Amino acid sequence: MSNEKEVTIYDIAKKLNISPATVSRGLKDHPAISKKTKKRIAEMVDEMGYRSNHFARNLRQQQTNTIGVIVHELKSSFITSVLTGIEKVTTEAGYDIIITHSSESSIKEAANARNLFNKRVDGLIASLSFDTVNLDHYKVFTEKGIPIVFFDRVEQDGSNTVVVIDNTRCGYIATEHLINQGCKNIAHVTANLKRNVYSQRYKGYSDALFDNGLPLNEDFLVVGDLSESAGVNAAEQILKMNPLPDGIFITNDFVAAVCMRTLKENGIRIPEDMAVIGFNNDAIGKLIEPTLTTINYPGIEIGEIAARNLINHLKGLGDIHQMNTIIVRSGLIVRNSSLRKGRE
Amino acid sequence: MSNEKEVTIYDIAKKLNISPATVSRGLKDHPAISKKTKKRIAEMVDEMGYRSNHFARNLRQQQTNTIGVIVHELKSSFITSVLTGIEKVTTEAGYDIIITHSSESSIKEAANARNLFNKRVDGLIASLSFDTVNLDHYKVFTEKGIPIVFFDRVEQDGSNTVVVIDNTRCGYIATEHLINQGCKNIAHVTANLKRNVYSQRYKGYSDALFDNGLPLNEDFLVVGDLSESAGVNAAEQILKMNPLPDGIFITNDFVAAVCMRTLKENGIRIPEDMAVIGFNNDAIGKLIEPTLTTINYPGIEIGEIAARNLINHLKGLGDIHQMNTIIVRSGLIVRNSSLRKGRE
DNA sequence: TCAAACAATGCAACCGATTACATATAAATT
DNA sequence: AATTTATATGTAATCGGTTGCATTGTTTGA
Repeated sequence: MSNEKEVTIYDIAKKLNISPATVSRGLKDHPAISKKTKKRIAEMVDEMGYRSNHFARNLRQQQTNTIGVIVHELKSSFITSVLTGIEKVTTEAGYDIIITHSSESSIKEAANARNLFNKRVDGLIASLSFDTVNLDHYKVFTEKGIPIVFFDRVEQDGSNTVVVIDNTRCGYIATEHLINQGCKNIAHVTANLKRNVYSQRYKGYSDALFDNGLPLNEDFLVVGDLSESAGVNAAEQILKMNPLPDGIFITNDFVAAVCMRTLKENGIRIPEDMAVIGFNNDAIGKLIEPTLTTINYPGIEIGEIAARNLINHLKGLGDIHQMNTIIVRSGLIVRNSSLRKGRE
Repeated sequence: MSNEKEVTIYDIAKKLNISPATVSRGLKDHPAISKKTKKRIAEMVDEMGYRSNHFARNLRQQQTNTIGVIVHELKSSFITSVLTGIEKVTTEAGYDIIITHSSESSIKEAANARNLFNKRVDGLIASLSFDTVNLDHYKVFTEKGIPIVFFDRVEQDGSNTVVVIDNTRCGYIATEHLINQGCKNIAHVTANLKRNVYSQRYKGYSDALFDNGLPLNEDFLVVGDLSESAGVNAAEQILKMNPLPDGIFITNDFVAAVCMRTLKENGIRIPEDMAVIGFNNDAIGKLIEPTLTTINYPGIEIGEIAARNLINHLKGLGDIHQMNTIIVRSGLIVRNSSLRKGRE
């Protein structure tokens, strides 16, 4: 392990016979420093292999230029899209991100929040895990004036800034699409209804049924997590339903894919016997058979918007407290898993 | 934005009428501090809402307790598995990670490396992008004695510690499996052959052909990136081959899925007309039709092993310089896309 | 020619935790 | 009782940039 000492601005100052203050200013292109001196500094920096010490700077400036990100899961193409969007905007703006994931556990989520708080992130972007009901672990941030933007899984009590899609409307158009395809008995496979996204989609689903004169049948509701086995279970439950559904609205593409596989194994033809619509527009939807009708959930945009608003707020170019809810465009993507009558 | 000042150890010291040094020691459970004093400190910490300042500590201690991670892409279930493994080990050991991705661009990779270097990560875990040939951007790390562990996509010149699978062997058993299923004309769809993983798999492929008395036909080789369109292109090229292949070894499950879809659209029956084997064991393989035979590439383990070795090295519990190459177990997973004769 | 205005740079305190070294008690030893 | 040893705490320098406030030198204006 070679251990040459790190070069500091003091070393550069000494070599150049100027003060460290001048070096510091020169390095950040301060107007009071002459062009000539700046050039000499820049050259010496190269020559000596100087690198700035973030810790000294952060310590002095009391800000970290870092944004914390809390997601419920990494293994989701929606989430990685969001992260891509966040990353794009933050790096352009010169911010770093620290990504944490809570594996759908409210306890881990709280630990992550605590951790990011202690790391003194300048801002936070978060999506709640399944079972997070109280948001106490975010209080410390708001108390210290550290801005938070929630996305996707959020708590819409009006006190937070959230970036979401109109889940109720999406649930509605998904269900309506199945109705338009002639479905009369529509099952709904979803996750914990305490979570906003799922309760809202459920509301859209029931509204659409109501508006079209169809009864809301509690037996048609299947609640699970979003695992592979949840998909298998859902299919098994559906096969036991009476009457057998002729349409299924599933709140997640991966689960929809698993569910469809199990249904097909049991002799169900899709879409003839059952029309299926998923949610998220994962890559998987175009690869399975039949291709999956779904709701487009634009992850990259959501990430970009969340990050952009947060950073603008941090830079004083906007105030997220004025914005309660940002709704991103989303919509239906029709493929073969639901098509019984041709395109609408 | 509320702006109560941050509590420091000086504030705690003053309240308790002791010195900051004692507080600092008490906080880290230093043996010289009495139990009584430690308790008083702990209570005051709670009462005043103190949180330690990482920057002051890092500045003083000259180490960050942070590990940098460079991956070529986030949108890959293999990579997210690796990240999961890394995260598990690092958080247990009290290290933070900073994840960067280079979108398969050697230039972005170099920028990320530079960035992590400036952030003074204590160690680095990296997988190279497609077109990275020279590793100069990692030199600064080795010069400063900062340890690096490479995984998956690596440069095996013997000077670096790498965590990999035996790609040559995997390419061999994949090809051999197709041969055992009766395939005589086996195409190979892969990516940039300059990258170790692909060149080694190709070598395994050609070795298996040779050992089984089959000719190596250059026309059967398709090189692309790993995008959706690459999968479509590959299928189109395959359809134009003469003779038509009866087996395809594809170096990535997602590409295999896309490719199979396109082949099926063109009337090819799988596995009857063409047997297909992928690589990685992505979730997608169990959902498409037919289910995809593949090579298991244990991402989580790879991440865990890479992280564990790096951290042990940092803690002085091992020396990665003694270990050149760590090979992780991998193997064949037979599903329907290749099964023409029943299980071997 | 002298003062005012400006340009370029230096001085020194500061951010908050760590730690080598010194010091003050208390306990143990001779 | 005097000396050694252990225990508990304090002092002050240090890590490396940043920045308000001087200071010096130079140019402009009357």
